[in-house]
Amino acid sequence: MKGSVRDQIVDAASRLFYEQGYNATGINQIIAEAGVAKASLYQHFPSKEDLLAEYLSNESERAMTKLHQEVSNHDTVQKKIAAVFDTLGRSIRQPGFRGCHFLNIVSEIPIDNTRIRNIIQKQKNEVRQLFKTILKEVKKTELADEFYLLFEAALIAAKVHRAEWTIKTAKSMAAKLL
Amino acid sequence: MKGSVRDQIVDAASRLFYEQGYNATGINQIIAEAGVAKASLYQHFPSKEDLLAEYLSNESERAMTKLHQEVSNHDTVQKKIAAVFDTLGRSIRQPGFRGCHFLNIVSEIPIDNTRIRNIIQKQKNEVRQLFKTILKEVKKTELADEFYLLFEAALIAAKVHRAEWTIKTAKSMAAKLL
Amino acid sequence: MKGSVRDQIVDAASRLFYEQGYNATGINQIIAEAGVAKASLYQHFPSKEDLLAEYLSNESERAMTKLHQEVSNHDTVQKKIAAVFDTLGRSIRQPGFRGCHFLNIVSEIPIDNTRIRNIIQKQKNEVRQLFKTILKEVKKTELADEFYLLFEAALIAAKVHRAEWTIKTAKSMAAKLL
Amino acid sequence: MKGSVRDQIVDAASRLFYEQGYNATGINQIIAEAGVAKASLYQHFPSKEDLLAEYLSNESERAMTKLHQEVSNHDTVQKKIAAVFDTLGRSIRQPGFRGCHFLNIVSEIPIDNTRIRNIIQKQKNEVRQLFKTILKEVKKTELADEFYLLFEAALIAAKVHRAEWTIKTAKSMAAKLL
DNA sequence: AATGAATGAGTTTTCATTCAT
DNA sequence: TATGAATGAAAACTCATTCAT
Repeated sequence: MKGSVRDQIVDAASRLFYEQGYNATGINQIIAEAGVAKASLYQHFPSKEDLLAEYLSNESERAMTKLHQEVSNHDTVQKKIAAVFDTLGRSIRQPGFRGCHFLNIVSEIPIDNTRIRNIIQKQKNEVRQLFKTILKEVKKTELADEFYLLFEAALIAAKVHRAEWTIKTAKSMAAKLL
Repeated sequence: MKGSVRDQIVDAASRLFYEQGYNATGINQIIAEAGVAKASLYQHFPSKEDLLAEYLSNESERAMTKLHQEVSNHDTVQKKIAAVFDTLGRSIRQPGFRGCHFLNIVSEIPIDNTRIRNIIQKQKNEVRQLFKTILKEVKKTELADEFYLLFEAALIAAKVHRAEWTIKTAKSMAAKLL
Repeated sequence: MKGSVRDQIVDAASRLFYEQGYNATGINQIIAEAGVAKASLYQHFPSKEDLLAEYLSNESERAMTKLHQEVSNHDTVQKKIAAVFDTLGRSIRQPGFRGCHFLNIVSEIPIDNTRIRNIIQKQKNEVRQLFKTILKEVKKTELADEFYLLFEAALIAAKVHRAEWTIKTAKSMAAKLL
Repeated sequence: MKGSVRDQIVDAASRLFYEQGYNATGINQIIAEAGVAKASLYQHFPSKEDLLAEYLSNESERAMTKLHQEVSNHDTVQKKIAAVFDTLGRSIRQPGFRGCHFLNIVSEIPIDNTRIRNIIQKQKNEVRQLFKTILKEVKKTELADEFYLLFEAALIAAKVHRAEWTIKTAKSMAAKLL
């Protein structure tokens, strides 16, 4: 029923990193919830940071897959853009919402941690690219970064205020600008 | 020359909380850099969190004072709005820029820490109110939250990408929407 | 009855370092036998190595005091030299003898640990100096390093063979050479 | 080109034990440098201590072979004795010199580890025997242990002081005593 | 003969906080 | 008001060894 030891570790760590934050989550808690030995964790991940990198990479892929999928369900640019913000809205409404996986971490790592920052930037750039791809159809790729900023704004403000209006406002701004 | 013990503590803690993050900054480092005894810190601040609250409150007042001041230097709504983003731009260009003091902390505290979250929300609501006040002149207060979102977007994206274009884009979006 | 916390720590650590070796002695064992909290140890000694340095310095002073004292009990050079080796002999006969405090450690530290090596070399140079001082009376200071070598030989060989003949032989060699 | 798995393990372990010490060398480092799997190591050596025993035995044979060879190159007792110390001198001058393989280990093992201590004592007794054999020619076997002590002294003092004078002094003492 | 995965017990060090003076 | 000393709990990580394949 349970996955491999490695999967157990990644699952527990990912859940805890998101729920409690990276620094607030100790190795002991991860192995306790994963039900594995401490040395087993270190067999698979040389350091806690490697586990963080794995979590972020997985989450990034999951998020982009979801976004591309949702976008592909629509045929007009307007609807595609709306779909992005609607996806955000659904995330936020989930009971366990704790903000953006990536923005959360960015404030927990030291400035000079380029390894983790690179993973986060890569993810964010993929979102920018998604908007660019959508907007190419109507030759408005110059709006991509504007929409990307609305995307970030909606996410971070939703976290700060624990409120949903941020998504709605960002979505309507995007519609206006298009 | 040096301020009171309390001031020394607040100064050291504030600097370190911003430079390294809240969790990454230990009590020992604070008292070492402040040059005071450990028990002296606890005399003034019952817990590390109280020190955090003090830091955030101070920073909030400082930031709002600055913003109001910059805004008051201009006479048209367009210029006032632009002044807000220009202030942001100057902050970001400073060598020690590490992102928004408040957004940084929001990802470091547990979700149920309402005390700290309240301070942060209060600060952010004051920014929303500032935009509302500015926009009242031209009877467009409904744009306040839109501009506030651009404000947040510019800040968080500047941190993520360590780039300045985020401010410029947000500023031009605000101009468009006005 | 018991000394201060610091003394308890130093006493326990010194005993264990000598009985079991430095690497084989864990912080946990030290605090358990000292009956203090772990953080109390680190209050007084920033690292395990600092505790080692303290142990070696104390032991060095103790050893040199003892040697000077024993030597001063005699009036001829022959008797003074003999007294050095007799002191060694008494040490070796003690039930808890585990070899020379300093030679034991020299094989446990990495080559590039100059801090600890310096303490050890200083101690050994004081022994060389002691012989030189004794020999000055009879204008044979050139024998100092020869006697020092016999001193080391007696100590290390006593450890290797768990035998006392090494002292007797070294002592008689010194007598011959004088 | 590379030897058998067993040889790879012994080579890596021997090098690391000498360079870093026994306790400071972990199983993981050994298998990493040997390029073998962990279980392969335990296939050949039931425990880390068995690997240590192998290392010491090999080293002992190598050392005695070398000494006998060097001694046999000379025809007088004086020259044979000198050859022993000259061999020592050449060892010490080698860039990777870290002291005597056997004296290094003797301070790293617990007192009650008779197995390892026996290997070391056996090696040292062979040196004593070598001196005895050399001295038999001139019927001065009673000097064997004296020369052996000089041998040990030269080695341990060379390690402590990272200096060569110890060998020269020991050699000249031997000459005097002969 | 060889291996990658798994482990329990251990390592040194740091945390925020309290207490006696 | 100010402090140095003391602490329990937790941090990240490593140890030598074993097991299933």
